[in-house]
Amino acid sequence: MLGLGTVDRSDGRPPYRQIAGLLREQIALGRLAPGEKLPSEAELIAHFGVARMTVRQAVQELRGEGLVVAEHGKGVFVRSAPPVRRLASDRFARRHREQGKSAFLAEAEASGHTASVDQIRVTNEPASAEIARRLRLSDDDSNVVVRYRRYLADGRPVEIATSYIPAAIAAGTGIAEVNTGPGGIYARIEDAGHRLAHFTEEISARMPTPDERRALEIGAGVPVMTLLRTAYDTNEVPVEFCDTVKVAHAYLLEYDVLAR
Amino acid sequence: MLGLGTVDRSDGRPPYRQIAGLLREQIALGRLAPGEKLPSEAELIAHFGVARMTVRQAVQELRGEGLVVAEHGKGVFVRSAPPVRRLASDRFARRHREQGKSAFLAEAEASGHTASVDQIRVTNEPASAEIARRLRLSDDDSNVVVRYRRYLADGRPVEIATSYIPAAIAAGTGIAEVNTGPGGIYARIEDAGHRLAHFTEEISARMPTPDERRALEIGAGVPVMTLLRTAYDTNEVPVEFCDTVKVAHAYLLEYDVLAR
DNA sequence: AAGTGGTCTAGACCACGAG
DNA sequence: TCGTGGTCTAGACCACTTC
Repeated sequence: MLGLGTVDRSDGRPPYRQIAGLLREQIALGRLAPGEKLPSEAELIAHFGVARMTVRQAVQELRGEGLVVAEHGKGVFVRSAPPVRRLASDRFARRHREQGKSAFLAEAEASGHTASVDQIRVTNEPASAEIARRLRLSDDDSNVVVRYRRYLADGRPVEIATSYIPAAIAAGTGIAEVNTGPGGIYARIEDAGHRLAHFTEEISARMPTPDERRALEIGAGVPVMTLLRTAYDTNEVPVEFCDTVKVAHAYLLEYDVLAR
Repeated sequence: MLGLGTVDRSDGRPPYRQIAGLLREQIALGRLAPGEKLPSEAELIAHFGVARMTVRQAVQELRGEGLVVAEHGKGVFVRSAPPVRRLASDRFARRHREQGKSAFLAEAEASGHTASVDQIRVTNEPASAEIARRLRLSDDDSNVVVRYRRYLADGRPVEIATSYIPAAIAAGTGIAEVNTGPGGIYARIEDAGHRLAHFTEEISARMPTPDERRALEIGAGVPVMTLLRTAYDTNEVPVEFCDTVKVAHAYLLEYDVLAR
């Protein structure tokens, strides 16, 4: 009926691992296609003759691997892999801004995916010690415009980002508006007279926090990459600090380094 | 006694999340130091007055985040972070080689850690399709020298790396020897008349394979970063391809990008 | 033997989504 | 309302580690 096997009590592996393995196999073979719904817990309990916690533990393992996503009240569904986004090191090249595109949209267009941004939140607040350090803000003027947003590729969350711009630079530029206008915040920063010279980027990876898991709609076992970027103008003044968290398997970051 | 708080049944968050949050807080504050043992399940049950599955679910969340490691029969321990290694984008600068140091040792010295290399294995074999593509090898001369090694910082494995050098370039240079001599393989490649011009690096992150877990001595919930590097000489000829797998939390990669 | 985490059972009530 | 997954309880037996 379900086409799944059965648990073998004499097998060395515990039943929940066997069940997880059987489901994983169905997914790998494509018999459970991306987007398709797994058998419900009740069906799995009946099919395998085990307790509810046992099938839940099996499904938990697949969720941890990011293979499936549970939707409360609806069911558990096979995850479709998001398209891999290649981020070239020239993605902030001025020519993209001059065409009125933000870096994210320019990159998405180049790779043939649909891109969108949502959950934009903009606030104006005092900088934390870390942010003040990154932006070299003095104590008497440490206000920053904070821009949070979430990026989606083909409708799936792939990145959350928080930008911090010194309030003095953002003043009267539209940076504090939800819609920053053509070219994005970097275009507005240049409008304000700060010509961008270079960026430093710090990359690492880790497991997501529960909040990040929710925002990125990933399981507990799916790692994220963190990319911290600081933008400098031609006077070596930091004009923006951006903290991004990306779904690791959705990104390939490319850099070119001179041997000098 | 335990210094932990209590669960608030009227709080919106479920008890297991509250317990996870309290433990996470203790770890963040350093009151539960790296390597230290968490209260046992029995203690947590008594302290919070909940069922065993509830405390297990809390601990499960911390395990998923890689904050703690469970050891069967012993307890659950706060994971001790290995020293973070900052890799600056100038780490292959010629000046390091001219001082007779390999990139890894130069970087380790700069950050004040002890560094070592082991498990060096060198072979000479036909390139796979992927390697041949990366090194632009023709079918009639696709032999490569393959150098595998493992890097340790302060005695802990942090990276495994496999380099592929076209056999034609490696011939008679010492690249095929276990000990490549001062400056490492890049110095030998330059000795062979290929002056290095630049490198491209592709970075992503994922969960480790079982083999990688063994080599890096990490648990199943610890992510790795992958860095694929191709070295080019001044004629834009690829002279080396290097596939590295790093313990994610042990590395911070730094790049500088021009706004151009 | 005692303490630890790993797995399992058989129930219960709740929150969410769709009809 | 009904089916779904989310959380919780109160037990049980097992495997591993330490003494």
